[in-house]
Amino acid sequence: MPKFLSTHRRLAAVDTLLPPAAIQDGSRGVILGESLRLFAERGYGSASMRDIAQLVGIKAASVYSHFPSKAHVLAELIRVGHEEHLRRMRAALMAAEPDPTTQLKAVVRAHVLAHADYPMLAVVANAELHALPGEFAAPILEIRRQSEMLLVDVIQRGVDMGTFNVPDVQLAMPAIGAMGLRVAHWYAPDLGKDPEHIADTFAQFACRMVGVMT
Amino acid sequence: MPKFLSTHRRLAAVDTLLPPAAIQDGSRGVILGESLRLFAERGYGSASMRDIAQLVGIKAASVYSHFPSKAHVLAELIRVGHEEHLRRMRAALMAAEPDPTTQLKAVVRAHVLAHADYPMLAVVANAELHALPGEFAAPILEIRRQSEMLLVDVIQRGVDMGTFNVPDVQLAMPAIGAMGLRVAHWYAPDLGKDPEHIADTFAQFACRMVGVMT
Amino acid sequence: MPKFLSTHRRLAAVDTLLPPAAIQDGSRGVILGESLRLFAERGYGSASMRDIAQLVGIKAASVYSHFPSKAHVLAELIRVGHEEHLRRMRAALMAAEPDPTTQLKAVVRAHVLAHADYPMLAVVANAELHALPGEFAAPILEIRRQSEMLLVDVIQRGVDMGTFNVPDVQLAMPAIGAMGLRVAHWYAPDLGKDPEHIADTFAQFACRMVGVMT
Amino acid sequence: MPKFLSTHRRLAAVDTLLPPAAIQDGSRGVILGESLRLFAERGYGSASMRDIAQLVGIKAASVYSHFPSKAHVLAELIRVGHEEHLRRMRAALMAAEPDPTTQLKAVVRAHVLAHADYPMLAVVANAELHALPGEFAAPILEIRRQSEMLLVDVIQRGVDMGTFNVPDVQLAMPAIGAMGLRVAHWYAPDLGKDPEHIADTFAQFACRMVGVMT
DNA sequence: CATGAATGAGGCTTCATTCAT
DNA sequence: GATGAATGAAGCCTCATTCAT
Repeated sequence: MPKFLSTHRRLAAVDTLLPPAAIQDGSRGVILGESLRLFAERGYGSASMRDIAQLVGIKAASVYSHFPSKAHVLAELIRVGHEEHLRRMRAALMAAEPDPTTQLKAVVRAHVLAHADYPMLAVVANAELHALPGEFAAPILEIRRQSEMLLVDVIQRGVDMGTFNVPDVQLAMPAIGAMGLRVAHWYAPDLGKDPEHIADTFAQFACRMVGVMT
Repeated sequence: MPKFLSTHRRLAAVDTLLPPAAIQDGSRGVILGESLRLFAERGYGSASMRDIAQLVGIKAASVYSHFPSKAHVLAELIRVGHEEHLRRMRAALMAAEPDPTTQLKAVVRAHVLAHADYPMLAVVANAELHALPGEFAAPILEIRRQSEMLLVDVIQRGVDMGTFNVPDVQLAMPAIGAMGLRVAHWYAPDLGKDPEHIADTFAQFACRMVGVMT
Repeated sequence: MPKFLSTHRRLAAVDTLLPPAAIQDGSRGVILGESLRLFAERGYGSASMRDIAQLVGIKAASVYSHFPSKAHVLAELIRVGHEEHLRRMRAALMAAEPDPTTQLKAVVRAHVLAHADYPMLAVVANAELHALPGEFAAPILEIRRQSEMLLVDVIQRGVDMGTFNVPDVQLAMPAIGAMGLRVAHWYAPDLGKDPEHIADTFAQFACRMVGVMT
Repeated sequence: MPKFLSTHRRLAAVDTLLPPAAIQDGSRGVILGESLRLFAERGYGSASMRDIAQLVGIKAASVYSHFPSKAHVLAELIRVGHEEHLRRMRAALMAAEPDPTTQLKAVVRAHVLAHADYPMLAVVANAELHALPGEFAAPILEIRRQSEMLLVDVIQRGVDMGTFNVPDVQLAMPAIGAMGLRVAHWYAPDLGKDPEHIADTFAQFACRMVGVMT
């Protein structure tokens, strides 16, 4: 019987994994990876530059040869996380047949898979956004808005076309979105649940929520 | 058009609200209230004793007349949050007609309402649990396990009785639970959405997820 | 085989014992006793008013009903210690036959017994004198000078009378005095050495040091 | 007329002096030296990191570039003190003719000279040992035991060979040891007593104590 | 007498960051 | 690139003490 929430840990995953496009050479890449792990497990504010440097195998001062500040490391991770998420959502939508149900399934699958494939990145992007200094936030919030709008539009179109039947359209997005968000906290490879299976199941849940029984 | 996720803030609520049973007299009560606000907005690690004391109107050292440590403040808040949540879940279940659908609705409604009524408490209880020093965690995790089990049992019973039809029973709990968890982050009184309405809608979503169309 | 020095503890004794004349009724007496224990074991600076109060069974604020400050507690203990020491030295001298050897034996015996009978008091009086705020020091240093003079005079008289033969008269006092001082650190009832025996032995050592073989 | 005990100060010496082998370059060395002075004069608990840093000419935080904690500074000083003491005792014994009297003289001279040459180090090593956190104590107590055994063995051998005549062999060590220990408190260059002279005199006292008149 | 609450000062330590090497 | 040393700010917490109750 799998454990989903009842842990003292913030997330179940243990592997630092960054999207291929975000993997970088040399110390810079290692700094990103180890910062990701620490920010995800302890939170940005509780991970020190010395902690990061130690995991990388260098001294704290040396981190500044690669990033101008700790906030820049967080900003890059959050940006990467949001970009990967939006990229997958967009790609999924573009590849889907144009009927609302197929589109919703595609988008929810992408949403869930992004959180299962990169749980640490997702946790940091979501749970540490508030720690990001204001000047870094604007471009990220813009990406976030686009991802939301994408899901909102799919739902709205389904409703408008009469395919979907939703009691409160505005509440469907946060409900469907939330399901995927939490996946990042409890997903782990040893859970015995394939990401594809989770994605399919959650896509089915989403369809049912909008009135499409399958 | 309401905003659900796209903010730099960690939660939309601005009022510190504690369950009536948890409200305390004097400075101790004020400390709890202001700590709750700070922990929810900034995170436990980024709220200092000085910050808390200043909001209370005393000096940092005086906080120690009421709590032995900062961790004790967090522990009490998280405990109160979990207890209130479990109490409501239990009460809802006990008051519900014994058919699985009614029970599921009752439990999901209680889950959502707990998060809408005490958003700060819910955010702290969920998002700051990992910051709680290990020695405080055990009793809280036990409460958490009971809340989960409660939802799991309702779902399982519905499936066993043939009332529910769920593609993967184990995935239903985290999916339904997640919907409610996120409510604490985006709910605000000025959202134009009544908590009762949200609770009803999410209860309906949950019913649909387990195959009960309404 | 007894242990004399090789401990992490500052003194071997565990019983707080004050001279009968210094024992006081009520909380004031208990405060003196428990402060003595703490000052002896940890040092004045590392024993807090809260520590003292807790051992007494009251709150820190209540200690101020009995002593105007922590320094006053220390001052009283050090005064009592010095007075008892001087009193015993004087009494021993006055009761002794007037020949230098008997006098030296009597004085050294008194010196040693004072340290074995009240080890905690002796440790505090000696090792915490430096912690006493300046305004308290003068009367105590005066007592101390009298005790020293007493021993110095006995030695000098023995030398003048030709009874003693000392290589350096000025060095005899610190050497003989030191033997007794350290007794407070290593003496314990379970050591298997009777205070009287220690006193006699050290008196013999002192006699030998001044050239009187016995 | 020299003053031996009657002071408010804890020791008469004013020069911080470390054994040549323990002198270190740069700030680390200055920290050790100034800490030694403060610990000796005020005690470990009453010397703050700010006090130390100020004497060194840096800020308190900078001390942590050289020592991981205040306790580490104390531990190093106490270790150095004990090692230097044992080294001198051993060297003296190894260089002495093998008759017990010569050996006793050599060992007592080394004991006294160590305390006169490094009075601050000796005071800290002896009077602040109890302030050393437990995890640092073991190796130091081991050194201490070896020094004691060294003196004990010399005395016992003299007794066994019939050279010494001691009323209570077990009490001879603490008595002789104490004489030297206190030297660290009252010795000062301006005392008008040469360390060599003190050492010789105390060696003679020790010989007399074990029954060897000279 | 005793206490709970408060306080200003200060304790040790960690932090992100800088800069000369 | 990397580092050792330094720093100002701030972290949590303890302290002796005061005072109204």
